[in-house]
Amino acid sequence: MGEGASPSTLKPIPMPPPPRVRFAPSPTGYLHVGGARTALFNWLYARHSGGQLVLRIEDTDRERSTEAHTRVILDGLSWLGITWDEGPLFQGEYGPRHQADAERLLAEGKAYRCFCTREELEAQRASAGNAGGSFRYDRRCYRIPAEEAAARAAAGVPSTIRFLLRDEELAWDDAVHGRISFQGRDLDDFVILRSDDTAIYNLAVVSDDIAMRITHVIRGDDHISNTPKQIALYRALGHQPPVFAHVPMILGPDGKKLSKRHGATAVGDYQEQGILPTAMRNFLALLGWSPGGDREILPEADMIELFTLEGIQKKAAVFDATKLEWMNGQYLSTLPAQELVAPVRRQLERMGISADGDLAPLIDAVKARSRTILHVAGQVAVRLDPSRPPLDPKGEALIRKMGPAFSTNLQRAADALDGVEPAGWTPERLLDLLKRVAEQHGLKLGDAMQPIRVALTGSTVSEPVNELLAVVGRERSIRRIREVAHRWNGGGPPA
RNA sequence: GGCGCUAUCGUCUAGGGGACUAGGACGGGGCCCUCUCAAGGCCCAAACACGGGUUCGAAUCCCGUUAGCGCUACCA
Repeated sequence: MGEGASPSTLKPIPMPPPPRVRFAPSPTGYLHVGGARTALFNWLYARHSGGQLVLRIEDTDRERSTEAHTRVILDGLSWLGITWDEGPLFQGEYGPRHQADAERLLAEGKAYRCFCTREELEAQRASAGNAGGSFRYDRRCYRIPAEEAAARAAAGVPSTIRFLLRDEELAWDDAVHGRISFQGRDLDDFVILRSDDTAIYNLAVVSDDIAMRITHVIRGDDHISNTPKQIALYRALGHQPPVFAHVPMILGPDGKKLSKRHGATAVGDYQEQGILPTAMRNFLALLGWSPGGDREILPEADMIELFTLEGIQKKAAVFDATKLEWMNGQYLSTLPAQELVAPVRRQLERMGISADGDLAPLIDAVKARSRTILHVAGQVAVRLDPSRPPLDPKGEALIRKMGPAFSTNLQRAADALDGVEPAGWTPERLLDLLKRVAEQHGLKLGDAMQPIRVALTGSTVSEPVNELLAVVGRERSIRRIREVAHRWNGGGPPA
């Protein structure tokens, strides 16, 4: 600090309190990628700004909420590496506060009792709503004198509490959309407390966000139309609304909201499919958010450092599973094989294969050519037991194309391989040997190599053949090569 | 129907009045490398929804149209 400013003359810079954000899923289903991304954005914002993330389970829909779903959601978040600073808190435990807030609004004349039954409401809707659905509650119960309403309630007549919505501008500066404005007259007096004294979503959320001192509400776009109601509630309750940031939806390939009929939509599905959590997180982060440049692969630290709410896209994004797989492949190829051993072993076990040896060299041999852990495990399984793979169409084509040479060349290779000492079974020595075999018999290198590849993998695609041999091992390789040579002796086309 | 949101290659996006002959990535096509494939490198095709303004100048600002989506419950 220069320019003669002495510390004593400096006004203390008011430090804004660290942000508090929350992720508030309702445990009525699995953790969907949309929810996961909302959670991710909240997490990134909290980490970026030195704030805190509160996890709140909105389980007030008793009918549909289950503990199993809560478990799945928590597991999904953990899998993605999303950690929270408080919670999980359960909204269902705050019923008394919700009710107290509703009654306070009632006492202050900012809400009123409504004795209309569901059936009556239905009838009103049917007659007023000219088939369209432009129904707005006509406030008939607001006209009931307070004493009478209280008496009826005391007598046990069921009633809800409705919020008295004033006709005023309900607007806010959305962190992603800019200014959004609604008019009170376009909304109606919504119910805040059910006849069983439990809160309706909008009240519960506002009541909880106030109590938990949430400063930034980062949530899905589909909540934009709830926001004016919530702002009205904040005002009525005497609190400053938080900053709202509405993130766009995630669509399926057909441009419709992503749903089960698009296939995998739960993060658990991708876990199943062998996607790495880091890749999933990276992909999700870039779906609807951009750091501003050309970056694609973003390590966690960079993601956190670069994240801003302003960088969030306004437009909905289509979930592109192909790009996810590409990204997974990127992570796969840079990840040390050692870190893949556990997930690959798990997958092998699911396939009914018990592998006791060191899997790392096998994983190293195949991971560059794989896009998911499932692919890796499949290829490892083939190398563990070369008699396993069925012939693929390309392998079959090669056999047909080479005719009798296929078997002959295999035989020659096997004979030469037989002479290799176990200690000499290394990629380098094997390459030398194969080259010599080809030379001796006047073969192109490929004509010596490809049959081996097909014999050991059933396919024309693999790591370099010498490495393949090394990884499969001496005994297994030779036995399999002889088997296959014998099988195709005579060179007939595959049946 | 009402209210609201959105609109750049097929997809994810960069872009915030001149740097745009609109950049990158996935996917597609081609070439190189090579025993095959993948990776990698190089190259190609591919977009500012439409119409009006504002401005010397608009992908960028304003208005309208169209289209898509969201909400419109005693669900969340």
